[in-house]
Amino acid sequence: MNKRKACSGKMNAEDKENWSFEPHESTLKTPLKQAATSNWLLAEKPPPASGHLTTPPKPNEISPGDPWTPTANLKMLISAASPEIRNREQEKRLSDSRNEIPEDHLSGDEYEKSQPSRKEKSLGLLCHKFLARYPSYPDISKNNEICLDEVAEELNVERRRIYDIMNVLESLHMVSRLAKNRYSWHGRHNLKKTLQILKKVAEENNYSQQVELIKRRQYEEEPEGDDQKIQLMAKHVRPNDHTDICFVELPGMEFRAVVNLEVAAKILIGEDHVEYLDKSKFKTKIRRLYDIANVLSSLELIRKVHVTEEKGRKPAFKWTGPDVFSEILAAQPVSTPTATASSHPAEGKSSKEHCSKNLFPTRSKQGFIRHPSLMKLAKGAQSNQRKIRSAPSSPVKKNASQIPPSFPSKMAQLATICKQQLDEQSRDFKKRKMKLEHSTFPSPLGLPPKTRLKPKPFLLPSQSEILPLIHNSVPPAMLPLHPNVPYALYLHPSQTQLVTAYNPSFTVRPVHCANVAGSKSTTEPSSQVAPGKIFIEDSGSNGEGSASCAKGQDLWLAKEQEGTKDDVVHERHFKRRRMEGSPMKKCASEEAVLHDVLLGASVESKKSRCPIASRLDQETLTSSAVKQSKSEKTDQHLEGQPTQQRQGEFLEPDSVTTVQEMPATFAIATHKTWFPSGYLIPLPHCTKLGNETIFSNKEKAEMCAAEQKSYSSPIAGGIPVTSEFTAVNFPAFHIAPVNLKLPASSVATVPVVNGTAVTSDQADSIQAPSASVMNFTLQHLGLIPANLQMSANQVLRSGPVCQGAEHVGFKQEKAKQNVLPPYGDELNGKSVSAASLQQATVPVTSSILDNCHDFQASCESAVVPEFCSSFHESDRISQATLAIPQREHGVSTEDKF
DNA sequence: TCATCCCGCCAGTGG
DNA sequence: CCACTGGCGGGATGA
Repeated sequence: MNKRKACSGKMNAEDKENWSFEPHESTLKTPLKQAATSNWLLAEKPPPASGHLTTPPKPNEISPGDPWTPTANLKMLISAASPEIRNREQEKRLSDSRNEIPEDHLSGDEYEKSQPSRKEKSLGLLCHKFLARYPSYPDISKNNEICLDEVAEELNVERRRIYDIMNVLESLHMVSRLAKNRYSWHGRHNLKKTLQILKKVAEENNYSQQVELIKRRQYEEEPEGDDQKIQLMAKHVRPNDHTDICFVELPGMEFRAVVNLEVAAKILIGEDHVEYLDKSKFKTKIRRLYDIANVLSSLELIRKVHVTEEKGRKPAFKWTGPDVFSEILAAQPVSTPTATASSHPAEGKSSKEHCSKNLFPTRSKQGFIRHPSLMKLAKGAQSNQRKIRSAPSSPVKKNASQIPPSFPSKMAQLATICKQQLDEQSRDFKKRKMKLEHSTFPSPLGLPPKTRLKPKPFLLPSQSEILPLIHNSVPPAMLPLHPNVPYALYLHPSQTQLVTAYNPSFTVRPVHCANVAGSKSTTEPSSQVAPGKIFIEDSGSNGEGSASCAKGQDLWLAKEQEGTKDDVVHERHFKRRRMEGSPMKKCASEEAVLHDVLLGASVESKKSRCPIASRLDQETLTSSAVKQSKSEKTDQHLEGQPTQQRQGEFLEPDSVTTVQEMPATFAIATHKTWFPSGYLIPLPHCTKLGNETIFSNKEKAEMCAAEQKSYSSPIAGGIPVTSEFTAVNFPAFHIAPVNLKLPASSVATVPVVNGTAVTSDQADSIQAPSASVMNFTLQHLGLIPANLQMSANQVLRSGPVCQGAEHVGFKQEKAKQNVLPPYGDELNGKSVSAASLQQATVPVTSSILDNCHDFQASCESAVVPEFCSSFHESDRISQATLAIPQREHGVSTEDKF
């Protein structure tokens, strides 16, 4: 059949089978399209009359010109599917015309030429043929059995190739294995749910973060100068098919739009070890990804695009499948393995389970082995999930309607507690506060003192207690964080001095707005919104790590003066930092920041065992936040509820800011306007995984030393982080590339337990309310679906539940209403269609069966997961294409199909 | 030259 | 035991 075969003379059973065109012994059992009587026309061949077995006609044997032959229909279908296939068909026709000559009469060369071209034998085309045989939505009551042998024979391919397709389809639950050599066809009945589940899995495994991380690293490794890099940052996909592809300019989305196979392979293998792996291994992985990608392309779940980069034109894939984001919220949480996307009776086991099984090397059978570094992430997620599952009475939140009624009361009680402390401590602060308010620092955003930062005295690290310091009228957004973990807080520049005044140990660093360039938002009413960010780090616990950050303030000041409007300044700032030879130079790179936006700090932070890394990530987050804030201004509310409006609902005249008073302190100073806030990031938490950093060895050593000093990383062999918070799968803490959207009046306080000394009671007292607040916060952060509630047990496995204040309930309600996550707002602001989001490209996976899940999941995760929450009407919205004017330069992308 | 991916070997699995 | 399954990598093909 092919050269190799012809030359080697090898011919195995399959070969013989393929060579044979003898009538099949059995009646064709393969279900053909049932939707309409004409469905079978789409199949490779019509259903044979019962009892009349016919030799499966070779495609070439059927006149290509007959519009009513199955082959012709298939060709029409395929041709309509894509230009490339059309081209293939054209080539095929040429081949067909050659094939009209009996092969027996062909010479050697002619025989060679008569053979179908490589393209004609591609897996993608084969998959098209295969899919054309079956209805997308078969009657599940019927016996939709697929016999691989028959299919292989009918399609004139080796059974091995059918396996390639079936494996992918099986992972999508489009088919299920009935028995050896037999599958059951389910069509797309379960596809959407499966995708949702896979998306969930992707989220759990932080694929999106990994993608971002790898991309970022790839980018950083490029030798281009700053200017070039900046230019590259503006690159984006511009598919030629503008009707269904929209580049989404969102924080972190710039480079997310297309994920190439290299990135996917690195994720699958584990980027850390890629360099150590045999290149052939990598190549193999890529090959598998091609296989999967071809099948998924045939399923129209992904689309191949080409992105022109500095290194040339690179292929990549973007998600073009159904929008599952709006429905992902209803998907079963991971903690419920019993949840299944399978609606088909044939699928007895949980899809989720199935996905998980294939995602994680738990099955006895040797499957695709996740790279150790990846396993860390995966196991971490698993562990968290396990804990959540194991939690007694872990309620499963499926939708907003199931929000535990106790939530408001919890919040209220917490708020009450906070209020009490606030009242007490505010007195002590009064003097200092007043002093600060009249300091050289201008009033934050020109707001009346009433609305300014209302800090509270920081407690010493030894003071292990909850410090829910919030204004009486404002529910706190509390994030349970590890006590021993240094936290990063992003504040408005005008608040930094205030903060540092409270605690000299805090390290304040400027965080430039990475996304300023190319994302000007001149119409922004609130230009004061985060022109720059100040990173406050508890140097007390990480003194070493702050050194490189000291330079920041002056820079920030400059930034503050120039505002966000000045891209040049931004770039200058960026360059300056780089030129300073800071150990953070890499992290500080503009692209790094951009890349981190959606990715969040998670992966990178995990890899980098130092606060600096986290800091950088936070910078990214801040950048994201800045961008986010900008987008908010132009929020066009896909949900019909303008962000501004929603925001306004949160605004309270007597907004007051509180300051977290903790060893690992952070607080969100607020002002009477919306601003990207609330990046409460437990730095050490990010260092649990990985050991690769972008820092020098010396820096690593220092950082590690600092880290161990402040806390112990389980991986480092130290005392495991005791906080139960870390047991919860909250990549949010790493990522948080979001605009917290806290009202100006809102305050983010973080209960911090003092290290291992925290007693269970203490923990409970902290965690219980925190769980509620965390839900709220996470929802705002877009890190969990707005309608998804994690119980205290789930989140914290704690007991006591706070009861109390009503305004918390209001907040929660708002949280529920504001299903639009930060990205959604960004989305709105950019008038981005859901479709474009969906089409943000995908990482591809390998190992056809197992890794198809990865692929799928990655595809899903390629888009900010929480985008989904923004598109309840995604199906409709996704069809709308809204042009995104910005970033039309730099990269040209063309669809392969 | 490189991206793409066909092809089939072969080891593991399971009836 | 043997067919099925699918991981894997050589190397052909096309741009």
